[in-house]
Amino acid sequence: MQDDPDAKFDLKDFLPYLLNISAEVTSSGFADNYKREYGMTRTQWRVLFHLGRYGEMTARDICTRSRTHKTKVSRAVSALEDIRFLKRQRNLDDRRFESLCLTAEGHKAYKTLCGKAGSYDRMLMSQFTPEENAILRRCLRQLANLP
Amino acid sequence: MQDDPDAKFDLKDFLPYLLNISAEVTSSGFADNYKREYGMTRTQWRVLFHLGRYGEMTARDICTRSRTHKTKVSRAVSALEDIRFLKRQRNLDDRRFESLCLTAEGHKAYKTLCGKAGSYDRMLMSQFTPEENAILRRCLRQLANLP
DNA sequence: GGGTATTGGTTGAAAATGTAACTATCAACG
DNA sequence: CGTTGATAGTTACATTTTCAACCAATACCC
Repeated sequence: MQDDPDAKFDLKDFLPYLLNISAEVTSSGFADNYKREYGMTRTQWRVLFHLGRYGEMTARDICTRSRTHKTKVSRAVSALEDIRFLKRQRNLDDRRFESLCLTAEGHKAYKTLCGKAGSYDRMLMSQFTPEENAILRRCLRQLANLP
Repeated sequence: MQDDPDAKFDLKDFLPYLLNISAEVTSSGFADNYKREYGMTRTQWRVLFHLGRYGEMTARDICTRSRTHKTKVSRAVSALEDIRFLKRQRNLDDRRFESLCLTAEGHKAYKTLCGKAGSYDRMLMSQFTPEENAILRRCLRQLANLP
């Protein structure tokens, strides 16, 4: 193992790489919470938390907002429906849409996980200064093209 | 869609979530480069660039350094071997190990991709100030437990 | 030396994801 | 109307990833 002397830039600082690894490390650290208790996948958790956070919305809204592919969302929605965490309802004006919303059961799970997510996030944040946290989040939001 | 008033913290700022999305967006933006031209997957590209960057190392070294699971690395190594981008050699002192190193072919691909990665990274960086970039990378490295 | 534990690496089956094609509904324009 | 084109969502199939069990080589320890 030696260094590559004529590297123009250092691949170990390659942003997509750093993002992937830190995403992987932090996400899997939290995943136990929803995996063990509810058997949910990451995508299912993502859908759950969007519905919990923003209330009734369509699958497409979730796709747009979370930059997740529609097939992933579609399957996650079915799975959450199977375990009765959400209900769908066809929009009668435009029958292509269906609004999704959490059941009482689903909302309860959301609330529980929300608490855990809060403390997990605070734990992660605690290693940085408020300025660093602000910059970090701002940069990430911009990289992801999020509002 | 409405806001959840009594949320203790806002899930749309949840760090693992932001990390995942920005990782996904930036990575898939770059993936075309190795996918279209070499048919490599993200894990294969990761292995290639570790070997290119650090020279000869074992699969386990790559696992540790890149926080990637050994089965993923194992399969990526086989795939790269199949297309003759790397060669393995059993360590004779401890025959469990095998050192991996790039072939000339593999190194050429590494060099090419390295150039593209460089400009892609500079493009990403260009939207932030040097201070922001420094903080961003430092935070990410720390979150990922990287040296 | 001989059993047991550990480590590097592989493999098979199950789960998740990506890709593309598909259905159904609506909009737009002649 | 009716054809064409978009849009919301699903499905089928291929590729990846995950998880657990596995092999082979070494370390540990009596």
